[in-house]
Amino acid sequence: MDLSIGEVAERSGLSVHALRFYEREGLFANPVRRLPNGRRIYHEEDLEWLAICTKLRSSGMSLAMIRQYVELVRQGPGNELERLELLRRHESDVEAQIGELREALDVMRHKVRIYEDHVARGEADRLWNPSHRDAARTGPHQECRPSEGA
Amino acid sequence: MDLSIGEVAERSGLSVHALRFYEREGLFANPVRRLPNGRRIYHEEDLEWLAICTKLRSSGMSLAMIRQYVELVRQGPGNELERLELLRRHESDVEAQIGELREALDVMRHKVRIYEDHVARGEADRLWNPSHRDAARTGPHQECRPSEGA
DNA sequence: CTAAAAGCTAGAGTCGTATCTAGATCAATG
DNA sequence: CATTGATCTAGATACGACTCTAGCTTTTAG
Repeated sequence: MDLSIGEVAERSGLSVHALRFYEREGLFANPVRRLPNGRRIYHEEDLEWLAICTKLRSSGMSLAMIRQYVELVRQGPGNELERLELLRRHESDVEAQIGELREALDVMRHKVRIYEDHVARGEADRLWNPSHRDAARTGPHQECRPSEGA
Repeated sequence: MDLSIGEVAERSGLSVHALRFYEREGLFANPVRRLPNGRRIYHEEDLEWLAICTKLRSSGMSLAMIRQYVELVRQGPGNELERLELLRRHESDVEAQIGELREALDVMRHKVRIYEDHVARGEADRLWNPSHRDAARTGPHQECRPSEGA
Protein backbone atom coordinates (compact mmCIF):
# COMPACT_ATOMS: atom_id res chain seq x y z
CA MET A 1 0.00 0.00 0.00
CA ASP A 2 2.53 2.52 1.19
CA LEU A 3 5.79 2.71 -0.70
CA SER A 4 9.19 3.69 0.60
CA ILE A 5 11.45 6.00 -1.34
CA GLY A 6 13.61 3.02 -2.24
CA GLU A 7 10.71 1.14 -3.75
CA VAL A 8 9.59 4.18 -5.69
CA ALA A 9 13.12 4.68 -6.94
CA GLU A 10 13.29 1.13 -8.16
CA ARG A 11 9.91 1.20 -9.82
CA SER A 12 10.16 4.67 -11.32
CA GLY A 13 13.70 4.38 -12.56
CA LEU A 14 14.60 7.60 -10.78
CA SER A 15 17.23 7.61 -8.07
CA VAL A 16 16.30 8.29 -4.45
CA HIS A 17 18.36 11.42 -4.82
CA ALA A 18 16.31 12.50 -7.79
CA LEU A 19 13.07 11.81 -5.93
CA ARG A 20 14.07 14.04 -3.04
CA PHE A 21 15.25 16.61 -5.54
CA TYR A 22 11.97 16.52 -7.45
CA GLU A 23 10.13 16.98 -4.19
CA ARG A 24 12.21 20.03 -3.24
CA GLU A 25 11.51 21.39 -6.70
CA GLY A 26 7.80 21.04 -6.13
CA LEU A 27 7.21 18.51 -8.87
CA PHE A 28 4.89 16.17 -7.05
CA ALA A 29 1.22 16.50 -7.77
CA ASN A 30 0.29 15.71 -4.21
CA PRO A 31 2.53 16.61 -1.32
CA VAL A 32 4.71 13.78 -0.13
CA ARG A 33 3.60 12.71 3.32
CA ARG A 34 5.80 11.33 6.04
CA LEU A 35 5.62 8.56 8.59
CA PRO A 36 5.90 9.65 12.23
CA ASN A 37 9.60 8.80 11.99
CA GLY A 38 10.07 11.29 9.19
CA ARG A 39 10.35 8.85 6.31
CA ARG A 40 8.56 9.60 3.11
CA ILE A 41 5.61 7.53 2.02
CA TYR A 42 4.44 7.28 -1.54
CA HIS A 43 1.49 5.66 -3.25
CA GLU A 44 0.66 4.22 -6.62
CA GLU A 45 -0.62 7.58 -7.82
CA ASP A 46 2.80 9.04 -7.22
CA LEU A 47 4.30 6.38 -9.44
CA GLU A 48 1.76 7.18 -12.11
CA TRP A 49 2.55 10.83 -11.86
CA LEU A 50 6.27 10.12 -12.03
CA ALA A 51 5.72 8.05 -15.14
CA ILE A 52 4.08 11.06 -16.74
CA CYS A 53 6.90 13.28 -15.62
CA THR A 54 9.57 11.04 -17.06
CA LYS A 55 7.66 10.88 -20.32
CA LEU A 56 7.50 14.65 -20.45
CA ARG A 57 11.16 14.87 -19.51
CA SER A 58 12.08 12.45 -22.24
CA SER A 59 10.50 14.82 -24.69
CA GLY A 60 12.69 17.58 -23.36
CA MET A 61 10.16 19.38 -21.20
CA SER A 62 12.12 21.23 -18.55
CA LEU A 63 11.50 20.73 -14.87
CA ALA A 64 10.43 24.36 -14.75
CA MET A 65 7.66 23.73 -17.25
CA ILE A 66 6.58 20.59 -15.47
CA ARG A 67 6.42 22.63 -12.30
CA GLN A 68 4.16 25.19 -13.97
CA TYR A 69 1.90 22.40 -15.04
CA VAL A 70 1.86 20.86 -11.59
CA GLU A 71 0.97 24.20 -10.11
CA LEU A 72 -2.02 24.50 -12.40
CA VAL A 73 -3.11 21.01 -11.48
CA ARG A 74 -2.74 21.77 -7.79
CA GLN A 75 -4.80 24.93 -8.09
CA GLY A 76 -7.68 22.65 -8.93
CA PRO A 77 -10.37 22.90 -11.56
CA GLY A 78 -10.94 26.08 -13.51
CA ASN A 79 -7.66 26.55 -15.34
CA GLU A 80 -7.98 23.82 -17.93
CA LEU A 81 -7.44 26.27 -20.73
CA GLU A 82 -4.11 27.27 -19.26
CA ARG A 83 -3.09 23.65 -18.96
CA LEU A 84 -4.12 23.12 -22.52
CA GLU A 85 -2.12 26.08 -23.66
CA LEU A 86 0.95 24.82 -21.84
CA LEU A 87 0.67 21.39 -23.38
CA ARG A 88 0.13 22.80 -26.83
CA ARG A 89 3.15 25.02 -26.42
CA HIS A 90 5.31 22.04 -25.58
CA GLU A 91 3.73 20.04 -28.34
CA SER A 92 4.92 22.50 -30.92
CA ASP A 93 8.35 22.62 -29.29
CA VAL A 94 8.58 18.90 -29.72
CA GLU A 95 7.45 19.11 -33.33
CA ALA A 96 10.14 21.68 -33.99
CA GLN A 97 12.70 19.46 -32.33
CA ILE A 98 11.72 16.55 -34.51
CA GLY A 99 12.06 18.76 -37.54
CA GLU A 100 15.57 19.77 -36.58
CA LEU A 101 16.57 16.21 -35.90
CA ARG A 102 15.28 15.06 -39.21
CA GLU A 103 17.20 17.76 -40.98
CA ALA A 104 20.40 16.78 -39.21
CA LEU A 105 19.67 13.18 -40.04
CA ASP A 106 19.47 13.99 -43.71
CA VAL A 107 22.79 15.76 -43.56
CA MET A 108 24.39 12.80 -41.83
CA ARG A 109 22.89 10.25 -44.16
CA HIS A 110 24.30 12.17 -47.03
CA LYS A 111 27.72 12.15 -45.38
CA VAL A 112 27.49 8.46 -44.68
CA ARG A 113 26.59 7.73 -48.26
CA ILE A 114 29.56 9.69 -49.51
CA TYR A 115 31.89 7.78 -47.23
CA GLU A 116 30.38 4.48 -48.21
CA ASP A 117 30.76 5.19 -51.89
CA HIS A 118 34.33 6.19 -51.56
CA VAL A 119 35.32 3.45 -49.20
CA ALA A 120 33.65 0.94 -51.48
CA ARG A 121 35.56 2.22 -54.47
CA GLY A 122 38.79 2.26 -52.54
CA GLU A 123 39.00 5.91 -53.24
CA ALA A 124 38.56 6.93 -49.67
CA ASP A 125 41.90 8.66 -49.55
CA ARG A 126 40.82 11.12 -52.19
CA LEU A 127 38.35 12.76 -49.86
CA TRP A 128 39.18 16.26 -48.95
CA ASN A 129 41.05 16.69 -45.73
CA PRO A 130 40.31 20.12 -44.35
CA SER A 131 43.56 20.23 -42.43
CA HIS A 132 45.40 20.26 -45.73
CA ARG A 133 43.70 23.12 -47.37
CA ASP A 134 45.61 22.73 -50.64
CA ALA A 135 43.85 19.50 -51.40
CA ALA A 136 40.64 21.45 -51.65
CA ARG A 137 41.99 23.27 -54.63
CA THR A 138 44.12 20.68 -56.35
CA GLY A 139 41.94 17.61 -55.99
CA PRO A 140 38.29 16.77 -56.01
CA HIS A 141 36.80 17.85 -52.72
CA GLN A 142 33.80 15.88 -51.66
CA GLU A 143 34.19 16.79 -48.02
CA CYS A 144 33.59 19.57 -45.58
CA ARG A 145 31.44 21.66 -47.84
CA PRO A 146 28.17 22.54 -46.19
CA SER A 147 26.45 21.13 -49.20
CA GLU A 148 28.23 17.83 -48.88
CA GLY A 149 29.50 17.51 -45.35
CA ALA A 150 32.68 16.26 -43.75
CA MET B 1 39.33 37.20 -47.47
CA ASP B 2 40.42 37.01 -43.86
CA LEU B 3 37.73 37.16 -41.25
CA SER B 4 37.95 38.50 -37.72
CA ILE B 5 36.44 36.65 -34.81
CA GLY B 6 33.65 39.21 -34.69
CA GLU B 7 32.70 38.64 -38.29
CA VAL B 8 32.76 34.89 -37.82
CA ALA B 9 30.62 35.26 -34.74
CA GLU B 10 28.07 37.27 -36.62
CA ARG B 11 27.97 34.96 -39.60
CA SER B 12 28.04 31.69 -37.70
CA GLY B 13 25.59 32.65 -35.03
CA LEU B 14 28.08 31.60 -32.35
CA SER B 15 29.36 34.14 -29.85
CA VAL B 16 32.98 35.22 -29.86
CA HIS B 17 33.22 33.51 -26.50
CA ALA B 18 31.94 30.30 -27.99
CA LEU B 19 34.40 30.52 -30.87
CA ARG B 20 37.34 30.85 -28.53
CA PHE B 21 35.87 28.07 -26.43
CA TYR B 22 35.48 25.79 -29.44
CA GLU B 23 39.06 26.47 -30.37
CA ARG B 24 40.32 25.57 -26.89
CA GLU B 25 38.25 22.41 -27.12
CA GLY B 26 39.94 21.48 -30.35
CA LEU B 27 36.84 21.62 -32.49
CA PHE B 28 38.27 23.40 -35.48
CA ALA B 29 39.16 21.27 -38.45
CA ASN B 30 42.16 23.42 -39.28
CA PRO B 31 44.11 25.25 -36.63
CA VAL B 32 43.12 28.86 -36.19
CA ARG B 33 45.97 31.09 -37.32
CA ARG B 34 46.85 34.47 -35.90
CA LEU B 35 47.92 37.81 -37.24
CA PRO B 36 51.26 39.12 -36.01
CA ASN B 37 49.36 41.09 -33.39
CA GLY B 38 47.87 37.91 -31.99
CA ARG B 39 44.38 38.26 -33.39
CA ARG B 40 42.68 35.24 -34.84
CA ILE B 41 42.02 35.01 -38.53
CA TYR B 42 39.39 32.78 -40.02
CA HIS B 43 38.40 31.86 -43.56
CA GLU B 44 35.31 30.75 -45.40
CA GLU B 45 36.16 27.11 -44.78
CA ASP B 46 36.00 27.73 -41.08
CA LEU B 47 32.51 29.09 -41.47
CA GLU B 48 31.55 26.05 -43.47
CA TRP B 49 32.95 23.79 -40.82
CA LEU B 50 31.15 25.72 -38.11
CA ALA B 51 27.91 25.35 -40.03
CA ILE B 52 28.40 21.60 -39.95
CA CYS B 53 29.22 21.70 -36.27
CA THR B 54 26.10 23.63 -35.40
CA LYS B 55 24.03 21.22 -37.44
CA LEU B 56 25.53 18.30 -35.56
CA ARG B 57 25.04 20.13 -32.27
CA SER B 58 21.42 20.81 -33.11
CA SER B 59 20.93 17.09 -33.42
CA GLY B 60 22.36 16.65 -29.98
CA MET B 61 25.84 15.52 -30.88
CA SER B 62 28.09 16.37 -27.96
CA LEU B 63 31.18 18.47 -28.34
CA ALA B 64 33.16 15.42 -27.28
CA MET B 65 31.85 13.41 -30.19
CA ILE B 66 32.44 16.26 -32.59
CA ARG B 67 35.98 16.41 -31.29
CA GLN B 68 36.48 12.71 -31.97
CA TYR B 69 35.28 13.27 -35.47
CA VAL B 70 37.55 16.26 -35.97
CA GLU B 71 40.48 14.24 -34.77
CA LEU B 72 39.81 11.56 -37.33
CA VAL B 73 39.54 14.18 -40.03
CA ARG B 74 42.78 15.78 -38.92
CA GLN B 75 44.61 12.46 -38.96
CA GLY B 76 44.03 12.51 -42.67
CA PRO B 77 42.96 9.78 -45.05
CA GLY B 78 42.88 6.16 -44.00
CA ASN B 79 40.32 6.15 -41.23
CA GLU B 80 37.16 6.59 -43.24
CA LEU B 81 35.63 3.50 -41.75
CA GLU B 82 36.01 4.93 -38.28
CA ARG B 83 34.41 8.18 -39.36
CA LEU B 84 31.62 6.20 -40.92
CA GLU B 85 31.10 4.24 -37.75
CA LEU B 86 30.96 7.40 -35.68
CA LEU B 87 28.39 8.99 -37.95
CA ARG B 88 26.28 5.85 -38.01
CA ARG B 89 26.39 5.68 -34.25
CA HIS B 90 25.05 9.19 -33.97
CA GLU B 91 22.56 8.52 -36.71
CA SER B 92 20.96 5.79 -34.67
CA ASP B 93 21.06 7.99 -31.57
CA VAL B 94 19.09 10.59 -33.45
CA GLU B 95 16.64 8.02 -34.72
CA ALA B 96 16.08 6.85 -31.17
CA GLN B 97 15.58 10.42 -30.06
CA ILE B 98 12.98 10.98 -32.73
CA GLY B 99 11.21 7.84 -31.63
CA GLU B 100 11.05 9.02 -28.04
CA LEU B 101 9.81 12.42 -29.07
CA ARG B 102 7.08 10.94 -31.17
CA GLU B 103 5.96 8.75 -28.33
CA ALA B 104 5.81 11.71 -25.99
CA LEU B 105 3.95 13.64 -28.64
CA ASP B 106 1.29 10.96 -28.80
CA VAL B 107 0.87 11.07 -25.05
CA MET B 108 0.52 14.82 -25.12
CA ARG B 109 -1.89 14.85 -27.99
CA HIS B 110 -4.03 12.45 -26.09
CA LYS B 111 -3.94 14.72 -23.06
CA VAL B 112 -4.76 17.72 -25.16
CA ARG B 113 -7.72 15.94 -26.68
CA ILE B 114 -9.04 15.02 -23.28
CA TYR B 115 -8.80 18.59 -22.12
CA GLU B 116 -10.40 19.90 -25.27
CA ASP B 117 -13.31 17.51 -24.97
CA HIS B 118 -13.97 18.39 -21.41
CA VAL B 119 -13.49 22.08 -21.80
CA ALA B 120 -15.81 22.01 -24.79
CA ARG B 121 -18.49 20.21 -22.84
CA GLY B 122 -18.05 22.56 -19.90
CA GLU B 123 -17.20 19.56 -17.84
CA ALA B 124 -13.65 20.57 -17.28
CA ASP B 125 -14.11 20.74 -13.55
CA ARG B 126 -14.87 17.06 -13.39
CA LEU B 127 -11.32 16.15 -14.30
CA TRP B 128 -9.49 14.45 -11.56
CA ASN B 129 -7.32 16.67 -9.46
CA PRO B 130 -4.50 14.61 -8.06
CA SER B 131 -4.03 16.91 -5.11
CA HIS B 132 -7.45 15.85 -3.84
CA ARG B 133 -7.02 12.16 -3.87
CA ASP B 134 -10.60 11.48 -2.81
CA ALA B 135 -11.87 12.66 -6.14
CA ALA B 136 -10.09 9.75 -7.71
CA ARG B 137 -12.30 7.39 -5.82
CA THR B 138 -15.59 9.22 -5.66
CA GLY B 139 -15.80 10.75 -9.12
CA PRO B 140 -14.80 9.87 -12.62
CA HIS B 141 -11.08 10.26 -12.98
CA GLN B 142 -9.91 11.07 -16.46
CA GLU B 143 -6.65 12.52 -15.31
CA CYS B 144 -3.26 11.56 -14.09
CA ARG B 145 -3.48 7.96 -15.08
CA PRO B 146 -0.50 6.88 -17.16
CA SER B 147 -2.96 5.62 -19.71
CA GLU B 148 -4.65 8.97 -19.96
CA GLY B 149 -2.33 11.60 -18.65
CA ALA B 150 -2.74 14.68 -16.48
C1' DC C 1 44.98 63.03 -29.80
C1' DT C 2 41.44 60.83 -27.63
C1' DA C 3 37.70 57.89 -26.90
C1' DA C 4 35.15 54.00 -28.26
C1' DA C 5 35.23 49.46 -30.12
C1' DA C 6 37.31 45.12 -30.76
C1' DG C 7 40.57 41.80 -29.47
C1' DC C 8 43.54 39.08 -26.17
C1' DT C 9 44.19 35.68 -21.86
C1' DA C 10 43.13 33.36 -17.69
C1' DG C 11 39.99 32.17 -14.96
C1' DA C 12 35.33 32.57 -12.62
C1' DG C 13 30.36 32.10 -12.92
C1' DT C 14 25.80 30.27 -14.69
C1' DC C 15 22.12 27.06 -15.62
C1' DG C 16 19.87 22.70 -15.56
C1' DT C 17 19.76 18.30 -13.78
C1' DA C 18 21.16 15.60 -11.06
C1' DT C 19 24.41 12.96 -7.90
C1' DC C 20 27.19 12.37 -3.93
C1' DT C 21 28.92 13.13 0.99
C1' DA C 22 28.86 13.48 5.89
C1' DG C 23 26.87 12.66 9.88
C1' DA C 24 22.74 11.28 12.27
C1' DT C 25 18.78 8.22 13.06
C1' DC C 26 15.95 4.26 12.48
C1' DA C 27 14.79 -0.62 11.25
C1' DA C 28 15.57 -5.42 10.39
C1' DT C 29 18.59 -9.56 10.99
C1' DG C 30 21.59 -13.12 12.98
C1' DC D 1 22.81 -6.68 21.07
C1' DA D 2 25.52 -5.49 17.23
C1' DT D 3 25.88 -4.99 12.57
C1' DT D 4 24.04 -3.83 8.25
C1' DG D 5 21.15 -1.35 5.40
C1' DA D 6 17.68 2.21 4.53
C1' DT D 7 16.50 6.82 5.41
C1' DC D 8 16.98 11.63 6.88
C1' DT D 9 19.04 16.70 6.18
C1' DA D 10 22.03 20.18 4.46
C1' DG D 11 25.17 21.22 1.61
C1' DA D 12 28.98 20.07 -1.80
C1' DT D 13 30.19 18.39 -6.25
C1' DA D 14 29.75 17.16 -11.17
C1' DC D 15 29.03 17.95 -15.98
C1' DG D 16 28.05 20.03 -20.44
C1' DA D 17 28.10 23.99 -22.83
C1' DC D 18 28.58 28.12 -22.61
C1' DT D 19 28.98 33.04 -20.81
C1' DC D 20 31.04 36.66 -18.46
C1' DT D 21 34.75 39.45 -15.99
C1' DA D 22 38.99 41.82 -15.24
C1' DG D 23 42.74 43.85 -16.91
C1' DC D 24 45.42 44.73 -20.78
C1' DT D 25 46.66 45.89 -25.85
C1' DT D 26 45.41 47.25 -30.42
C1' DT D 27 42.59 49.31 -33.95
C1' DT D 28 39.44 52.64 -35.73
C1' DA D 29 36.62 56.89 -36.00
C1' DG D 30 36.04 61.59 -35.10
